[in-house]
Amino acid sequence: MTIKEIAQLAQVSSAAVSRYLNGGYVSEEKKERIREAIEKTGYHPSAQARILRTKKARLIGVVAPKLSSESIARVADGIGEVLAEKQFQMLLTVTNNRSEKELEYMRLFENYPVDGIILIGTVISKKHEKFFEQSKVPIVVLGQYTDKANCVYHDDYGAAKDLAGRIAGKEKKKIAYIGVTRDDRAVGQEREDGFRAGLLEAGIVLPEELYGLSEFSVESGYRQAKAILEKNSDIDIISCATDTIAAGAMEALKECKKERREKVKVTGFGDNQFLKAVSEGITTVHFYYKTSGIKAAEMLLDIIEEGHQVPIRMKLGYQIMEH
Amino acid sequence: MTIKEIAQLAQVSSAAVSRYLNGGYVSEEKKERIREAIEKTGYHPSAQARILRTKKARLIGVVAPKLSSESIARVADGIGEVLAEKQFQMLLTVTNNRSEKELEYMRLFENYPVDGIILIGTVISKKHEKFFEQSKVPIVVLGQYTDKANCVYHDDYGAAKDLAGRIAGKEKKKIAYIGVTRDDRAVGQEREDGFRAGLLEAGIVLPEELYGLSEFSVESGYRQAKAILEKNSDIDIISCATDTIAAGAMEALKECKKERREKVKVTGFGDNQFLKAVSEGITTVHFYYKTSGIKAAEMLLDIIEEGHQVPIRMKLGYQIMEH
DNA sequence: TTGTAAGCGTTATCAG
DNA sequence: CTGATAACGCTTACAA
Repeated sequence: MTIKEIAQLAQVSSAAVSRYLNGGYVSEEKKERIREAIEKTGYHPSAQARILRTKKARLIGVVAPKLSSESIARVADGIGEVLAEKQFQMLLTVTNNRSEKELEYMRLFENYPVDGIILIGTVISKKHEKFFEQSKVPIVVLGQYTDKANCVYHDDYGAAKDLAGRIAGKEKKKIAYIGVTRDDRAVGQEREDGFRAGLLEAGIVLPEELYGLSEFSVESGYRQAKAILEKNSDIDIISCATDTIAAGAMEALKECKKERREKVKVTGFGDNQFLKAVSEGITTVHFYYKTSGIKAAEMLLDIIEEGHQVPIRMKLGYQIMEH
Repeated sequence: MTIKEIAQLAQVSSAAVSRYLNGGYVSEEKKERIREAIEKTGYHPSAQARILRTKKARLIGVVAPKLSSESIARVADGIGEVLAEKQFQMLLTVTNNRSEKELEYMRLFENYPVDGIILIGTVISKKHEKFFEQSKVPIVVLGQYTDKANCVYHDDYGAAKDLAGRIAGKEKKKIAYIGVTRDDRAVGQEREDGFRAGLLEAGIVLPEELYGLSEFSVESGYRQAKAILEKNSDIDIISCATDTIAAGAMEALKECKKERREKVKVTGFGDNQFLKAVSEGITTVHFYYKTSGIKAAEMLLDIIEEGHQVPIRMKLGYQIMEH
């Protein structure tokens, strides 16, 4: 079913049908005939032909490291919400945490072409930045700061510093920290640096043997925590760069003797709903993930539709969820 | 940059370039010139024009109720994996659990058009079934059984029955069940019916006052569990239709006196990694979510690429994770 | 208001 | 093997 056939059925030109569809000049009389013809045939215009002609796809490419992470899923939910509302479609690819894939997919999107790209960022390399600068389609980076592209990110440093200050607060506790690769600037670098800075203000220097480097998984968090717990018998707090790692730490703790288990506290980042609900709950940082998805999508659509050219770097706050 | 410009640069016809791109007859000599021209210009063919011409978009539409649920995210991860491997793109829409939206989005996809649709199912209405039957593009339903479309689903009934049998086993326990709307056949109906059947075999009839109806949220699970706990002082087990609800139940339990809290066990469905990791862990059912996403995507691509016409209803097994 | 016709960037046919 | 050329279904000057 094509626009021509509708035109024939309604005894008008295809241009008239096109105008009808897109709100141009059509007389009432013809409008009615066209409406009928479309109704009868169940005609739908071909998105592809329109895109080819107009160069507007109403399509946003989203690149995510994975979906099976509560924080990322919340972000993606937020993006989807805005896109649906504005009648944009979301083209989604998942990299399984392989940062090279990000570039590959962004290039794919650029040439598809989509109207804009949202990158849920992990490791922003020089190549990424070069891409941001030369890309033909607007890009918003989510979750990482970069000065080469518009971005929406969280106050990882501030939150970590705040958190460290609070838990170190009263008496000087013995605190361990399990982080992730510093290649991930937000989660690896900012959180660790902020955390160390917060401790320092309380007069504590994080010693090497109380630092662990973990992957983004419960399993890895478990192993790191286990190693630290085995070598240090008098820890008060294990702070983790993500709630996933924190879950692993709590798993490790389960294997300790009761009195010890009850003494050691675990903290995380992300305010995972399951951690909150069960067991004792942990002190964690609430970031506005869904909001970040919403803001990023809105920002991108703004650029696309209104042609805004002002570079924006949007930092979102946090909330410490103490327990 | 278009195919014509490349043709000019390489001193060949656009047809030759097209053949080069799609593996047709081109002499070595021309191949080389074309390769150079493409290299130099960084040319990428327009996906849209090709789609318009070939009617093959290499595009799969996925309709999901939400992403911020571990099980659904795992499913989506599985789908994405297969699609990426086979060079298909995923167009994703999220309905926020509004089942009418599912139809709207599937229609949108049908007319886009995409090459196939995967519906991560919740409530399958008559309208859904009608759509399955008349759809122009192949559809695979995931997570729900239907005889009107190809589907991949989990053995919800069997798992629930098995689970109920095991926990009721030895001495007759006092067991409560918190389910969800029976409109959701898999999660609401099958799990509840299976569970009751399992209890029955152990000689237990689930009494009305030990049944709760919850939404798909921690909060709602909490409220239902709370209500049941308040009215029944001697419960041994609270079984929940999802791990999310189970998390709510555990939250409610936290507010009970210690001796009671330690007596009551909670069970769920989904094998959520956070529930597994923290606190005491709960007995739950592991479903092969990621596998189901993989199988559904493979099934769909098989239909699209090989034109398989045999209707398939694929039921995936489960594993009880006892604790 | 309306219709005609010229593209958009490909691929497929068909005659060389 | 190669190159014209005609679609694919739509939008948009432009002329009427």
